[in-house]
Amino acid sequence: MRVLIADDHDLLRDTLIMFLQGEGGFETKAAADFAEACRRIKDDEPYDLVLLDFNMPGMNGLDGLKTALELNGGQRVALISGEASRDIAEQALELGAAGFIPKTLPANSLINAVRFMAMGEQYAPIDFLTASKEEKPNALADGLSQRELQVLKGLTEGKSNKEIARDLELREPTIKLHVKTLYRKIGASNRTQAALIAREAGLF
Amino acid sequence: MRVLIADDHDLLRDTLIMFLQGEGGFETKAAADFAEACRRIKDDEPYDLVLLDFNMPGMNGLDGLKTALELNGGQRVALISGEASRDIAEQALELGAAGFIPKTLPANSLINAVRFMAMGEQYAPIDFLTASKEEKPNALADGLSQRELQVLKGLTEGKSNKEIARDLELREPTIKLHVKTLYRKIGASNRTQAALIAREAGLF
DNA sequence: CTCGGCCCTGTCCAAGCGGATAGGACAATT
DNA sequence: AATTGTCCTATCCGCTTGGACAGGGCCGAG
Repeated sequence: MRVLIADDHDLLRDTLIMFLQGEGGFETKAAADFAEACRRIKDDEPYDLVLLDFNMPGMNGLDGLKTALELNGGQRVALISGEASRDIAEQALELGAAGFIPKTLPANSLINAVRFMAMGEQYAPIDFLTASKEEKPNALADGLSQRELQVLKGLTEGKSNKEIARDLELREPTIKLHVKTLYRKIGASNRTQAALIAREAGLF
Repeated sequence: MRVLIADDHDLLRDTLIMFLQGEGGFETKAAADFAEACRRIKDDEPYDLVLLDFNMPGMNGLDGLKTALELNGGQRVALISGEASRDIAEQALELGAAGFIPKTLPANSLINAVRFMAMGEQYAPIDFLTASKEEKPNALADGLSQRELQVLKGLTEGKSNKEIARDLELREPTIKLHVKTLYRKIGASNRTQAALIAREAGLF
């Protein structure tokens, strides 16, 4: 069973290799960045599973996953990440990733997950997908209408009401209305605060 | 040689323990969050070295380091982090941390570093301290005076000129001047953009 | 159908903001 | 003693914002 691990954190990578090799009996190779991972996928004998770190030099978020999937023939590429959110994981799985591994996973579970994925199944820790399901509705964007979100996006780009109006092909008074109601809904008292609150919430 | 590892990433923690125990011959204990780490420091036999993850539930950045240092009698507490910047590391070392370990460190170096630190020395990878030395001058904060930084901070908090003036015990026209020169220096055209640019640069 | 929600448009006004310009206080240099 | 740089204060002007109020069109639910 051949596994490729790509992660720029040498510490995790090294210990992970030893663990998978020692406890799991996998044949384990490593890469320190996305470019090297691609090279190995192309040149080495085929891997049963490729683990890509989501935060990694060269790996452009989900773009890296896509290209790796194509290189490897469409299956058996999984993401591993310490920070990524639930919907990153969901998008990855929809793109056809073999699985998603948060770094908060106990090491024992990892071996099972790797075996599981190498057999062609899709893996993701259930609590990771469900637990955050309820917090994800962003607590902010829920009460906002489409227009308000568009306007809020304009605010987070530092635009004036006039500019936003032009971009959305609306009159300026309309924007002012939306801005005002936005303040009420998200608890801001001026456009700068609104922009910061939206950014803080991870919007846009 | 007794070592305590506190990290909420089970994956790293588990593999690290096995590695330090197997290859390094350390007696290794673990904690999953800051509270548990404190408990173990207080209740367990004394550790030769405590490794704290910088991004960790309960650990309030450098505050956590301080309290841990006090608990452990002032020495032999090191930080470990995947994301933290050079000046976080410097501040930690100034506070009396035993060392700073980026997660990009090769596993072999770790054992040496742990031995080194357990002997009472301060450790940090040199390239980590030097390489970023040139990028750190933040590219933004360099051309700004003290006052301008204070004003910029106010902007990033969504305050009005009047509020900033009150906070800094200055008149409003003064603030307006600083704000204006700020725009020129950082390339913003209004206060919202200024706030976003400052945030983007990691300021405040 | 009527009602309520959402979206669009408009006007009025006071306050805040952005830009220009001008000058004074002070410390470190020269 | 003169200069330079930094910081503080001030005034004027025009535009932008924030808030209030009033209205019209559209659509789905009752």
